[in-house]
Amino acid sequence: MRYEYNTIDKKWQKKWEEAHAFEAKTDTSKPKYFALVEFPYPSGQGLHIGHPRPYTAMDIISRKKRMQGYNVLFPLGWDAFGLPTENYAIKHQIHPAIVTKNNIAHFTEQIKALGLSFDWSREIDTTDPSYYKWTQWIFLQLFKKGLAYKKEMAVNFCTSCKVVLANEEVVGGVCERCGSEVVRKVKSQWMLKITEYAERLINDLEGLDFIERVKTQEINWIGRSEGAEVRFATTAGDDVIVYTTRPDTLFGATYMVVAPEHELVTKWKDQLKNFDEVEAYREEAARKSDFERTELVKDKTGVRLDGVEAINPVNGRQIPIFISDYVLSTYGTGAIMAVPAHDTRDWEFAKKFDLPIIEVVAGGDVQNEAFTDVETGIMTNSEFLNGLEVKDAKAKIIEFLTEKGIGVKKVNYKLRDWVFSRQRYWGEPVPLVNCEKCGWVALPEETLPLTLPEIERFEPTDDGESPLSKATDWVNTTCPCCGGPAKRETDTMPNWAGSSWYFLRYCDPHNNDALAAKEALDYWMPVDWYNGGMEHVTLHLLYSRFWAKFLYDIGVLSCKEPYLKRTAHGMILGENGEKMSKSRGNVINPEVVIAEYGADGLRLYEMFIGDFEKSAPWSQASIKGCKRFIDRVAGLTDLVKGEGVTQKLESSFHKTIKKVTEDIDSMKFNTAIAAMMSLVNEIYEVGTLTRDELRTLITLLCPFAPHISEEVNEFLGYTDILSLAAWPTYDEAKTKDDTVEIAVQVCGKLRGTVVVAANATREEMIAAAKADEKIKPFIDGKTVIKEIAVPGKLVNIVVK
RNA sequence: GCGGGCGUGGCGGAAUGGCAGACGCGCUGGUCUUAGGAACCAGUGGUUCACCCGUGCAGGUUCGAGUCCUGUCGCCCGCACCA
Repeated sequence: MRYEYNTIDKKWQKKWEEAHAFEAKTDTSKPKYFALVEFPYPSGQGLHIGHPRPYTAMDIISRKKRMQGYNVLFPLGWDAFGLPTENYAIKHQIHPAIVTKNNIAHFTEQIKALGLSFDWSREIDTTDPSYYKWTQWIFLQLFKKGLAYKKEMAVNFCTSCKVVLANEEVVGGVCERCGSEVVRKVKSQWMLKITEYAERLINDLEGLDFIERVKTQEINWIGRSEGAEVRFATTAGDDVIVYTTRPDTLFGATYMVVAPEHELVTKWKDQLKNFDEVEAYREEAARKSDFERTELVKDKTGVRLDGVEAINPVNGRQIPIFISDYVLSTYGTGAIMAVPAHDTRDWEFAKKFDLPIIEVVAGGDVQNEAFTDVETGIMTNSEFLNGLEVKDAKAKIIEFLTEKGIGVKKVNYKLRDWVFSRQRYWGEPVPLVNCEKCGWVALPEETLPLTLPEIERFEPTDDGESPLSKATDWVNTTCPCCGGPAKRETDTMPNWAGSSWYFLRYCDPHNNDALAAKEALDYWMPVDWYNGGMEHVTLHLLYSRFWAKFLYDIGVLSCKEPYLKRTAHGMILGENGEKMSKSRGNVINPEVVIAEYGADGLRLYEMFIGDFEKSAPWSQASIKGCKRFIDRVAGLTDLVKGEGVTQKLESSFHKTIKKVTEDIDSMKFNTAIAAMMSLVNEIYEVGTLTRDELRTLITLLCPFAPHISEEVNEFLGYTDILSLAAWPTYDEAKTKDDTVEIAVQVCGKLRGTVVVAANATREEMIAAAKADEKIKPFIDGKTVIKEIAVPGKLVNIVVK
C-alpha cells in the first residue's frame, strides 16, 4: 500500500474524534500524566512552522504515556488577550472579540491538521468571560491579602504601544514586543508583590526537574545578594542608609553616591551651594530613556553635592557625596558607599573625579585597577579587621555594626514587583472600584465576571489613559461597600495574567463554582512535564510559579510548585540559518508543507531536524528523506508473510523498541527516528517480515507518525485504534547478539576487528585478537607490556 | 563585564572515556523508463590508498580522548552600572 496522505490524514483525525480517543477522564485506577505545551497566542498570521515542534514533541510523549497505560491529560487553549489583536482591531475597525474568534478558528483548523492528540473537550480561551471570571477572582484574592497595591511610580512606557511595560517586558532597553524606545513615566499603577515570594521562587527550584539553563536564568533574574545596610550620618543632620555586599571594605569608603532621584537631595536644597547644577543633572537623568542609560554604561557622570558631607561610621572620616545615575533608585536603598579600591564602577568614577583610593584588601594593585577578588585577599588598613580573610571580615564587621546599632545584615533582590496595569482595552478588567469614602473596594465575588464594556474606539489616548476611561456609563458606578458614587478602575490586566493559571483550568474547564474543583486539582496537579520557550523563563514561568505559590498559600492548590519538569525547545530557523521572518523572506508555511508531505511528513521532519533543545535551520530538501521513510514503511505491507518472529530480525526489534522507548523519554527524537529507519532498512535487506513484526514497528512509529501507522494497522486487518494500543515491551536479554565484533588495537591504534562470543572472557578475547592474521604482524617479535580487554567493545595490546 | 551554551564531512546531525561521521539530505555511478526533479541498487571524510592524516587551536591526563583537565581563538543566547 501507499501513503495517500490527502485522504488518510483526515480519515484518522475524524476517527479519533468520533471515538473520543484522547479525552482525559478522571480515572484513579491509572496513574495520571499531565503533559503541557504553552498555549498559543492566536495571531492573525496563523500557525508558524515553529509551533508544531514543541506540540509534536509533547504529543509523542503523551501518546507514548497513554499507550503505556497512563491516564494522560494533554490539553490546548488560547492565550488570546493582547496587543496585536487590539492593534489589528483598531486598524480595521473590527471588534477584538471578533478578530480573536476568527484567529482561533484559523489556528484550530491548522493545528487539527497536525493530528495532535489534544483533548479538545477541555479547550479554553482566556478572553471568554467564563474563564476571565477566575482570573479576576485570583486578582481579588491577591488584593485581599495585600499583595496587589496601587502605587505612583516611574514605570517603563512604550512610546509606540502607548502602554506601560513590566520590567520583564523591557529587553535591552527597548519594548520586547515592538522594539520601540521605552521611556520613564510617572503613573499610578497596580502592582503585584512578587518580591514577597523571591526567596521561595529561588529555593523551591531545588529538586525540580528543570533543565539547568532555565534554573540559572530564573535565579539570575531574581538576583539574590547578601550584604548589609549601613547608616551614615551627614553634616546636614539626616542619616543616609546605604546597601553594600562588601561591608568588609567599609574602611575603604572614600565617598558616597546617591541616586539622582534620592529624596534627601531635594530636602537639602537650601544647604547645597550648587543646587542649580544638581537640579540640572537630575532633570537630564530623568529625561534619559533606559536605552540611553545603558548605552552610556562606560562613561560615568555625576555631580558632587557641595555643602553636605557624609561621615563614615567606623572611623568618623568626612567623605563627599555625589549624585550619579550609575546608582539606581530602585535597587537597595538608592545609595551606596563607594570603595574605589575594590569595586570596578567606583574605581572608574574615582579616577574620573580624582577621588582617593584606599586599599583595604591586600593582594592587588589598586592604583591601576580595582581589586575585587574575595577569595585570596587579606584585610589591611581596617583597624580591627586587619589580617582577616574577606569572608571572616564580613562576619566580624556585621557583628560590630549590629552591636553599635549602625548596620544590619540584609538580603536584596534584583527582582521588582510586577507592574500589573495596562492602558488597553483588550485585557481583563480589574474588578475594583474607587470610592471617595472607602478608597479601593473589591467587587463582590458573586458579581464576577466584570465584563468589558462595548465601546466604539479602542485606541489608547496619547497621554497613556486606557480606552475604557471613555466608557463613562461603565466607569461611573456605585460603591459595593457604602452605596455611594464610585469609579471603576479603567486599566486592564497584562496578557500575562490569563496565562499565569491556565493549566489549572484544564483540570476542570467547565466549572462555574470554582476555578477548578479541588478534587480535580488534587488529581491532575502538578503538571508532570511542561515544555516551552526560553523567552518565557523570566516572564510567564516566573509569574505562573508565583501565582501557584499564592494559590497554595490560600489553600486552592495542594502543591507548592506547579511544574515538576520543564524543558525548552530550540527555534526553527530559515534555510539561510537566520530567524524566520516576513522581512527576511525566509518563512515556511506549515500548510504548504502538509499539502506536499502530509501531516506525518511534517511531524517526522520537525522531530528529525536535530537536537530538540537546539535551534536548527529548515531544509526543504531534507524533509524528503522523512517522506521517503514513510513511503518505505507503507511499502513494507508488500513484504508481510506469516505471523510470529523472524529469526534474523528478532534482536533488531528488541533493540529498536528499547532505543525508541528510552529516546522518547529523553527527548532524543532524532535518534529514535534514526533507529526506526535503520530497522526498516534492515527489513528490506532481509526481504520479508511477519504481520506481528510490522504491527510492532507501526506501534513504535505511531506517536511520531500516527496517520500512516493507523492506516497500515487497518490494512493488516487489525480493528483496534492503534493510538490506544499497548506500547511494545522488549526483553533485555534479546537485545544482545550471540556474537559481537570487537575492535582490536595495538598500542591504541585500530588494527583490525575480530568476532567473538558475546560472553567471551577477557582471556578468550585477547587470544582471539592475537590469533588474527591482520594483527600478528604488529605484535610478532615484540614484547607485550600490557593487554586490555573490554567485553563487547575492544582489545588493546600494548607492545614494545 | 557577568552567566549559559556551542565549535565534528558539502549540509542537518550521531557517538555511557573504547571501531569518529549512525540516520537523513546532497553528490557520483548504475538499473528500470518516452522521460526523470520518480523508484530501486552500489558508492561517498581526506589522501601519495594494506600506511598515514582527520572532531576550532596548543598542551596535559590515560593502554585509549570528539568526550576529562589547563590554556587559547571563534560563534550564539541571556543579563547588563543590581553596589
